[in-house]
Amino acid sequence: MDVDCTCSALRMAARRLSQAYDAALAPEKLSVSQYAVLSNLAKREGEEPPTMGELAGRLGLDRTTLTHNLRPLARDGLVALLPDAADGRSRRVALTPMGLAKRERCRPLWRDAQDRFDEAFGREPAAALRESLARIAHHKDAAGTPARTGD
Amino acid sequence: MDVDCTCSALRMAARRLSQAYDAALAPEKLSVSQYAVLSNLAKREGEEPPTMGELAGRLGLDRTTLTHNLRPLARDGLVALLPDAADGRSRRVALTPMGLAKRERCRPLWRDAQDRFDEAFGREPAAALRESLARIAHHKDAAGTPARTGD
DNA sequence: CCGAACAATGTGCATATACACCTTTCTCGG
DNA sequence: CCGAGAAAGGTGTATATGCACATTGTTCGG
Repeated sequence: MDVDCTCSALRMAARRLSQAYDAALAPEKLSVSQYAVLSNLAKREGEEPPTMGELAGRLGLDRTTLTHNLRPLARDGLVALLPDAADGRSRRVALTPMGLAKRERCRPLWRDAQDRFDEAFGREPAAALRESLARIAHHKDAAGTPARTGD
Repeated sequence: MDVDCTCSALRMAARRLSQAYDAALAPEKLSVSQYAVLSNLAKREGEEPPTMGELAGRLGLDRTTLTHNLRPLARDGLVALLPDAADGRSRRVALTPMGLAKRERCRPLWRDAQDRFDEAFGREPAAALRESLARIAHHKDAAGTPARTGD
């Protein structure tokens, strides 16, 4: 199972770890992907809710992916899509009371998974890993975006 | 965009990097996920083709995910699902000549993406990162598989 | 004020991912 | 040789992901 492709290795690790976190969150029937959305919103409770585009940017998700991902959350009443008073095009994504409560119930479950990982992987290496991952995620031109330059 | 969840950070980085690799492979209309399959098979040309389960294991994929992922590849004639002579339940996944040729055409495109990443991220850090990712992928009990232990 | 460019979002499609459940086939004790 | 249990896969369903394209609303020059 030796992979020389960094991207494939990254995807493989993401699959594995996601299964672990998903298992931890299973009692609340929430995926780690969904937890990330609720958590991101919860951390800014009190501020004005973000627009779709803003939230997508925060989550490092394609804008349209976020649209799709919000569907089950909205259906279950965990988030609400509110119209923006100033701009008819924008929609603001707000955490509902149910969504906030859900996140609170999930937080300790997430914490368990995170702690188990840190323990198994080592706290220092884990912190370093997060640094590396952040660098990759934030890299503007991630090794290939020639887009519209002489096309 | 500060993420304290290691899993979410991993997923985010995987999304970003996948887009870069996918862009590099776009001329051949192959995703990095599909490239990983063809490449894994190509590296063992000459050996007996793996069964579904074996290949899934090598790729760190769920067995059923592999079934789904092979569909477009088989449809396009890049891989063939052959019956196993000794065991009627098993199916062996073989690279077709077209599949092998496709992989050869994609290899330099993949190499470009890989080189660009190594350059931007640093060769040493990149190698260290792959080590870390391999550890996560190979970890048997990835922070949460209590399964059937007093359940 | 109008219309053209632009900006924010949604939709349709295809692939990626995995769980629960089902079918087929093999193995083996009796 | 038979039937129970195990082993290998496939299917159905649901979410995740992003591209191409369509829609709607805003801005601004004239």
